[in-house]
Amino acid sequence: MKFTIDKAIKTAIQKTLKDLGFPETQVSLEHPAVEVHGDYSSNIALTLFPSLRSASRRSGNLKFSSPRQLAESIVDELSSNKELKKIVSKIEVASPGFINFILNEKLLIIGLEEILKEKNGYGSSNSAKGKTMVIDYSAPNIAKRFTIGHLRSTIIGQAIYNIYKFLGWKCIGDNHLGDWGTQFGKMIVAIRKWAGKSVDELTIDEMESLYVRFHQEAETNKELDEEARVAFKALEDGKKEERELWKKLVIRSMEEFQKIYDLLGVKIDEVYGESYYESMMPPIIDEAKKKGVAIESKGALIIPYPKDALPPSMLLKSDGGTTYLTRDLATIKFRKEKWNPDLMIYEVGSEQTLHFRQVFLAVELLGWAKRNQFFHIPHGLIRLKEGKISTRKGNAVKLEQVLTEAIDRAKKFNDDPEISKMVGIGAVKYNDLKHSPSTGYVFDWAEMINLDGNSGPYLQYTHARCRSVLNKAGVFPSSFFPLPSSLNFEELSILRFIYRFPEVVMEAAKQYAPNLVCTFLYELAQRFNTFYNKHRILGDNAQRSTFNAQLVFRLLLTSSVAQVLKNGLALLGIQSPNAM
RNA sequence: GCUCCUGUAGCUUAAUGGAUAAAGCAACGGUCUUCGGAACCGUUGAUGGGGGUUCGAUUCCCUUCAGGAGCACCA
Repeated sequence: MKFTIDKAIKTAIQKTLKDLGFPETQVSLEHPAVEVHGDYSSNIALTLFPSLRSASRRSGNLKFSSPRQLAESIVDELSSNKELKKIVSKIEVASPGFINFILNEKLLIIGLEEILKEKNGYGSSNSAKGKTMVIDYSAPNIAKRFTIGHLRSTIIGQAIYNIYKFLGWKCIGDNHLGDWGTQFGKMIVAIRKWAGKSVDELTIDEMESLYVRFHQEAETNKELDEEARVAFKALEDGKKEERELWKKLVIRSMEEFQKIYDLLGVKIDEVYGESYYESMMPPIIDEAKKKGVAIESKGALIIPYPKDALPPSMLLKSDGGTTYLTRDLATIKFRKEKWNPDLMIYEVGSEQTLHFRQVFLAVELLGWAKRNQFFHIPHGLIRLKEGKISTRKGNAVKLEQVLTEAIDRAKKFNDDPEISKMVGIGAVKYNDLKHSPSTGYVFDWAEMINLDGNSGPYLQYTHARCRSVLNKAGVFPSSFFPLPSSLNFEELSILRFIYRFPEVVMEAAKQYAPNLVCTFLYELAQRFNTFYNKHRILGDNAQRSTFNAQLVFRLLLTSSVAQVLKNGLALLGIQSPNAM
């Protein structure tokens, strides 16, 4: 087991509590929000006090009159702990009863050594070795444009994938293409009626216009919906003409999606579309019937959920066609058989929350797996200032346009097309990832391609700045010692922060929240830039040829910052150019 | 009608029940003979309303108002 500071402090506290005669308790440690409260803080005295008070009321023997007093006696006991002395330089009690720990500066420097030793692996772990997860993300719909809505799923999904992989999981990314369903009946009808040319020549925009037109005309012409149902049934039944039309739609669409994936630098392991599960559905329907999970209702086959926990969902339509649910169940069965994952994650919009709750419950009713082996990351919608984005209304923002615009903007700073691409794409990705996935946000052109402030390019810039200074130094020291006799506030503020990176990565995985990584990196970069602005790293010309303690330390610090920024950005799927 | 989600500064967002609610944008003022100004420092400014639980609430509970999403033949 690897030594960690928080574990050592926790152990010391637990030992002390035991010595003081307390029963075994969970001790929580946190990093206080404000520096003056130390590097670690425990609220143990505050949480322990109420039960202590009520116990003493019964016995009439009040040992401590306040949480603060309790904290003080814990600290008295702690200060004689030899192990703790090595780690902590100061322990303080703060009102109303927090115990604050200030770490030994020497220990903080060990943190840098670790970063420089582990390099690109710093922050990674193999604690999840042997575990497998499947993540379902991106999932654009065939014959529809790839919108900023799919961008969220793609980018967040990829970040989650990267983070889990970094923590030792075996990860399988699956792009669950929307390439099946009644909508293709609609497309087939629309193409036959209005396309006026071969499917091979249609652009996605044109496909989408046909889809929009279908919905407009169907409002007055009710027969269209019926025609579409028939066409999809024909497709499901394997009629040759419909099949060929559909196949071409898929191929054309994928060609266009590939351009976006190339721009984003995203490559998803597997692309089993919904259509892939077509033949696997009948046995599942049988199984659901046999197990009494599904029942017939109004000509359709539905799954009622026990005790009205959730509204019923439909397995088969009254015309015998399958639904989204049928396909999702087939997909789960397939994934279980193929990879037997410990965890299946869905990075899909929050409007499908109910659907996934139904799916996960259905899986449990069928006895395939436990609900807690599944997780839906429900990302919030990206809204427009004018309101909701809807393909049918045709007001969707073109993703390709967003990406090229962002790259163009980056070009103003740099002639190198490769670098402008890294920066522009980095800006768009970071802008999305910095928001917590669960809440939506308002799409704003200026914000999306912003290169200042809390942005991807700011982090890339800070990384490039570090690299530039290191280059200028020419040589790189191989050892830390002798250390400078004292460290200034800005140096310490980096040291007291940078070692938390691995914790942040773990927390981001646990909470499915890449934005935690963003926030951490941004704060690290800010701390570095503040330091950079106030102090010189490379001394003046005369000294540059000779190493001294301060120069050595600052070079190692700069190098560590660059490394952590790079590792963090890599998790977010953002590249870190050495110059920009 | 029922269910779920969201209301934080002028705007867009952060904050495992913790201490003085944190940033970016915008605005205004400052830093620049110095290692990369895509930078740094400063000023103004916020938890929709009302109750409750708690040593302590943006966070949990109740209520109310406002917005969004979902609720069987779409996915």
